[in-house]
Amino acid sequence: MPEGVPMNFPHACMIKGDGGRTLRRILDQICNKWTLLVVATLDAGRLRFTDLHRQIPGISQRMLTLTLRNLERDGLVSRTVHAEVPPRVEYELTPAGRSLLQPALALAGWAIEHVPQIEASREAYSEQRGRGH
Amino acid sequence: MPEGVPMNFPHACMIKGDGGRTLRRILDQICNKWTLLVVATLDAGRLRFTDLHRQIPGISQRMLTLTLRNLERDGLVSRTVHAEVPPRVEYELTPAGRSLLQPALALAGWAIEHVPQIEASREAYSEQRGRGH
DNA sequence: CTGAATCCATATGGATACTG
DNA sequence: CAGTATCCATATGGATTCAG
Repeated sequence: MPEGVPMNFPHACMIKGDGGRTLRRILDQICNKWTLLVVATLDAGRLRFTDLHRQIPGISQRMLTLTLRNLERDGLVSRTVHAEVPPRVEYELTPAGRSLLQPALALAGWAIEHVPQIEASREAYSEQRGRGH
Repeated sequence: MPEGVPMNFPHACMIKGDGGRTLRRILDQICNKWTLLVVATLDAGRLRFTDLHRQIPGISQRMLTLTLRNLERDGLVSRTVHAEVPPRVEYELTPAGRSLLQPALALAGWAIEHVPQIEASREAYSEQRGRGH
């Protein structure tokens, strides 16, 4: 660790270790438009495709499929196909997926808490800009 | 809160409150390709444009500018222009910005810890797929 | 029901050149 | 030094259609 730089988190050094390249690669996929929301929804337990689709308003079938595939590929979600007709497929967080829940919800919690402040700041900013020219 | 759903985080209900629409809007901007990395770098204190550009390998001038503008607009970073020539501009986290540091680094820490596991899972997944056809 | 495939619009982001 | 402006390639993601 460099000289008197205030590092209040043990991973801060690792983040900058390779310029954040490794971190970015993983984070880009965890932190996208839908992943955190799907993970948060799967906190409720094992759910099937349609349940997820209904509980996450606004997500398209395509994006739900892609998000679930990525989560499955990364070992964060397990996929169970029941040999029935009509087909029934259930998704569930793996232990690794559940371990993501807490930091993900912490970030989500931060976002929710700061929505009013951020939106106020944005309005002030655009007003300022508006007067500017 | 619905029936016996295991909710181990106080904000989980709010996340699904509006289907995550509000959350997504904010989270999409916090959780993009560069924001977390810029915030983490500003943990070191007040930095000028060139310092940030040098400490975040891979970021383009354009994206650093855009990311800083968004953070400034959201009240998470302050921008100080010194009336000198050549110009000197310094960026620093606001208190709100600093409050983002901990959840952001927690998520980053999770990502770093799980990189090996995730990459192993990906390899296994593509091998499986490879055998599939 | 659970997808995969296709089409298309927009967003993101890098490279480069230019400015005060 | 600290940007802005422009061009262009790729990524993202919605809508729709088709299939097992």
